[in-house]
Amino acid sequence: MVRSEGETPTLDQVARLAGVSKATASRALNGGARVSPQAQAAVDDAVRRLGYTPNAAARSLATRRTGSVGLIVPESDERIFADPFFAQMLHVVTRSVKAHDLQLVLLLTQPGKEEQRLMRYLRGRFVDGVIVTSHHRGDRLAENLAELGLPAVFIGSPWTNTDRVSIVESDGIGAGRQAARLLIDRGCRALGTIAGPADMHAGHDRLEGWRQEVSEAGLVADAVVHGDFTEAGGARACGVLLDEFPGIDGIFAASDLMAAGAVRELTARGRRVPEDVALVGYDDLGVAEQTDPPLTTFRNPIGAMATEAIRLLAQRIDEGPGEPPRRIVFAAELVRRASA
Amino acid sequence: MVRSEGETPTLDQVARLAGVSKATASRALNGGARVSPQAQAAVDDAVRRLGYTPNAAARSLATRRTGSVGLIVPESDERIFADPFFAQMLHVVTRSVKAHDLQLVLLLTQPGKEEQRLMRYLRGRFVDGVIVTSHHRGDRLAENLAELGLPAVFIGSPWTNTDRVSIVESDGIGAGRQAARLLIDRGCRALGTIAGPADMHAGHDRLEGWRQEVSEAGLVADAVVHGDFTEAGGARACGVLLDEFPGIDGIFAASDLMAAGAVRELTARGRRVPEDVALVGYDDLGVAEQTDPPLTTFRNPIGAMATEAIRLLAQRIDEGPGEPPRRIVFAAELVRRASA
DNA sequence: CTGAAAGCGCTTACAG
DNA sequence: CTGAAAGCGCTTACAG
Repeated sequence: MVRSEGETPTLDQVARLAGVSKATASRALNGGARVSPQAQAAVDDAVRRLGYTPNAAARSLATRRTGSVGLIVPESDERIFADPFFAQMLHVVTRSVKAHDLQLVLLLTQPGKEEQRLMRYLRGRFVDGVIVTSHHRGDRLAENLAELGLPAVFIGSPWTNTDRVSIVESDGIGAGRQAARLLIDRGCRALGTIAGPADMHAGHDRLEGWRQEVSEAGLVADAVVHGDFTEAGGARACGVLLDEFPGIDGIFAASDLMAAGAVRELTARGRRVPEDVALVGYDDLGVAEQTDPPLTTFRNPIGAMATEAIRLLAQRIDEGPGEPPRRIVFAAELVRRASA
Repeated sequence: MVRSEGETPTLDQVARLAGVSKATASRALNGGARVSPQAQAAVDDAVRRLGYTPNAAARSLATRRTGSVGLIVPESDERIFADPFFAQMLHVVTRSVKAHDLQLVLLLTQPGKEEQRLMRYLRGRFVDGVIVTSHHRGDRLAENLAELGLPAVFIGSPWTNTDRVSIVESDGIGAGRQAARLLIDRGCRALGTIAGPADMHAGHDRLEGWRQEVSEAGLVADAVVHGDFTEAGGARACGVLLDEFPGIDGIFAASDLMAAGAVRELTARGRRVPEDVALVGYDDLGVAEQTDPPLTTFRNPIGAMATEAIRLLAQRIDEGPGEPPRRIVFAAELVRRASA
């Protein structure tokens, strides 16, 4: 490399070294439409010799694009690191984003708090668009993002403004129904559920589906305890369920982590799974195979949702505003193991 | 707000609405040095009414500052999410960064791979500086960052170019020595260690300190097995240790996660901790209290390291190049529990 | 304290 | 295919 340490080369220097104008150098840099082979080669060579990389701020200012997208996760650190859902989500989002040649900026914010700070950041156009996941009832993200006019796609439906942002989600109602159906079909008659946090839509839908199916079967759908998507919370909720409904013989837990807690609690109390109490989980991200017995559960279509979310986002960024928001629903797939 | 949805207000509009020049508006926006109270009030008001936030790219281009710093973690997703070290690190770094009013961009990269892509990103000046942690022997980060001239501070020493970047670390040698000393003092005579990955400096230092102390005590320091900082790896390493050195009576594990694995393996083989084999861990990030027995370990000074690292980084960003890199070493503090 | 002007480093019609 | 020029939206000496 020609340049000395520290100073950053500019397009101007590249153009000069290549013996072309800045305009031509810029075109050669960006795909090379209408650039002669000689000019292209000269620019390529100059870039290599100078170790040139375009300045992000200058390029952004001119193109009104940053090439970055944000992943907003309004969740506490503890949950993020304790729940494999996030690891998997981050993993697949990272992969999808790379395929579109975008850079991912992770925007962790405490739920509820700091929304002002976040919106300021977004208004500054540090990113071209955002994916938001694991949002809660109280936040005003959907509304704020819609007003900002920033391309946004939600993984999991927000509670309000659902017609103003794009949404990719899994069919929680369907999963809840299927779970109840499965338990009923295997002979359970006293059903209960460990639902997700009441302020998260995914949990809400799974509960709703479960309720519908149980009611339609002519059974009572009263045995509902909300957990917090953690294992400890699942164990606790299961304990409450057993205390209040001792005759319970079938449980649907809205996440495998909570189901794992339930297995622990059930075992501790001498109830066999599935003989005494059948158990269905949700997520299938690893822990379902590690419990004893392994969990019958639903495969959370995280990979498909992330891929689709990024595709939608990239599309919205490209086409600009005007296009109506879209909503895509993936079915959750039943995975049968030993717990039910 | 006056503006309609979608269009983003500019400084020009703010200035016009406030009845001042762009220069004055800009000054009012940035701390208000040499701005009359009236002008300041007018600008504040205009900002509020327009819902104005400065465009990040334009500001960056003018100031040569982005207000963002990157956290580089060249580690696989699995480890990042399995080891509480990262959760804690992310937590404290996030906190420190906020105190300096910086935005954190998380740069996860597979170890070894993608270094080109990362360097391109950094050369584009998307961030003003970086913190790097959990780096490995093979990578050329220290060298590349030094050549880039980008402010960088390493949490944990790199293997090479240690005089060209700033470093904040914990005293691994000291910890290794203390661990060995403690085991020797309690009467252990057949010592072993479950070391960290051979390509990570932190593990290397802890091993080195342990070796020194054991040798100086006139004992043999041969019982060394490398683990991978995971619980499963710790259990495996412990098994190897027991197979090759059946008489072993004291073990230092370079991380609590590995120590937890060791406890499991020891218990499975009928060895009591600490009666048959005493065990010292490292990290004290929660798991040390959850094992049975709870672990005697060292408090990894992550909070102090992160705070200091960000302070150093912010300082380097402010003062520009020229200042020599700095190196700060924190002592690890022994926490006595029941395992040794 | 204030404003006109230059400049940060790019891209992109436009004319040739 | 190429280049001169304008423009993206800010900040900051400079002169007043």
